[in-house]
Amino acid sequence: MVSKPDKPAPIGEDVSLARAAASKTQTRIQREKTEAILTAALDVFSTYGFRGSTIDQIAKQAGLSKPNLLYYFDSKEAIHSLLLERLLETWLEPLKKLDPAADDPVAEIIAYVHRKLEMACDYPRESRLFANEILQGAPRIMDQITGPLKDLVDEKAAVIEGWAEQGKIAPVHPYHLIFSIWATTQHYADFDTQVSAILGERSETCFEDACDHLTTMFTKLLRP
Amino acid sequence: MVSKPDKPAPIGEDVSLARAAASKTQTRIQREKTEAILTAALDVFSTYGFRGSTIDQIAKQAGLSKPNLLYYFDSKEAIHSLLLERLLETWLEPLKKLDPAADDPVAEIIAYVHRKLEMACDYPRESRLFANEILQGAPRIMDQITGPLKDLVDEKAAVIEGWAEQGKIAPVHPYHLIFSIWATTQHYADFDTQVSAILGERSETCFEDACDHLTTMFTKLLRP
DNA sequence: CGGCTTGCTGACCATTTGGTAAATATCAGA
DNA sequence: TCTGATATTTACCAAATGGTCAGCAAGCCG
Repeated sequence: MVSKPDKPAPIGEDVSLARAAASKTQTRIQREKTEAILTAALDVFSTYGFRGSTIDQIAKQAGLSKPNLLYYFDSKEAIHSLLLERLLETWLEPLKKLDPAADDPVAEIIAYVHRKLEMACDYPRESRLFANEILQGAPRIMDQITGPLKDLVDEKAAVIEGWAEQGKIAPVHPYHLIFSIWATTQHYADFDTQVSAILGERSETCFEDACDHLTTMFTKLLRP
Repeated sequence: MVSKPDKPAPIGEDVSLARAAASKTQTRIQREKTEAILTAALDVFSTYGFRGSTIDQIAKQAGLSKPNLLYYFDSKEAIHSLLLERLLETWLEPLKKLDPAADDPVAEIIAYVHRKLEMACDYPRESRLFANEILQGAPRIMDQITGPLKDLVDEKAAVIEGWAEQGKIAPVHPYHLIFSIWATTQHYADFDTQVSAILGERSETCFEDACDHLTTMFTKLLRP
């Protein structure tokens, strides 16, 4: 019943959750259910994308009825938005940790690669959710891309360029280095289906092999 | 009117096109329209994935009415299937060309990288169509993955391993090398939205820069 | 216990979606 | 120009989908 009365000034921007964050004091049930919904939604959205996913699907997976789910979130889009919002925080973290003052820049970048690969393998659904959104032209997070993400990349690219100029790492195109790191690591999450199918039994050592391979590759690329 | 009478033995496998390839002799209009539909469908499917795309959307983009579109194809799935079928042929070609008898294996692999990158940049929609399908768990092309694709990769991985053993290239994990090549090249098609947003004006030299970067990276990785 | 808030359900609704049928328009060749 | 095949449209349908609403059930707290 709070849905409509709660939006007296629908300027259009605040299309977020209903009860979930509306009140500061969440009940136990609210916490449990919203979390269950978000988990289920992550599963579904990351597989089928926004348009290909249905509320029924999410509700079913969360063990709720559709109206019950819509009691916690105002709309399908609200769930998706919250998911993306949360995602971007954790998404930027590995790159944020890249220390401009590191003693050994090569090791520092390799450490970043490892963080990224670990994230891709530990949170493949998050990676796929992001991939799906970008594939569709990033309609719902374009401002996050051109804003915080771009700023962070610009900053770190400058750091990398600085290292290259000082001769601490081999000369590289910093942006394309970052793209290569993203591409190679996220590949193991986004294209897991393909990777597993091709590796067959070799899949068991996939993570270790990938880690070795990427370490070698980027070390050779960056060593001055 | 050929839709139902044409399927007296619906064993379930031959869910393909209606008129398009039913008769060997296609009329001019059939050729034009089916092509228009496939082009439109590629646009739509590559952006929204199978489930997120609608027939109306495709029909509209192709400049046809929905029933008219369904006169040429039996179903949404038929269009998608045909697109994937066509895709896989061209998709495997660059790797097929990798010559086991090449004089300079490093140059041969770099040439493969170039072919792949060029394909990603020339046919981004095809790359995204494929990405979407894999993201969704490859429900419609799993047998193509575990069949022809895996076979080809196995074959070429053996070639690469042979080169490594002969000391013609540095020791690498052949499968992960291939994954890295796929990931880095296709990234420019699949994540174009992100790449463009981050590069900003630098996007103009993106292809050349990417080409340089990947050439350097894989050369350093592979040189014995 | 009693009452108020919170949580949940079944029935419902408008729109969209994949697909069909019959009637009509267009075309290409004799 | 006539005719049969090809092409296209209008009208339709059943199912799915996003979302609402009134009312009922639980939880909680004095």
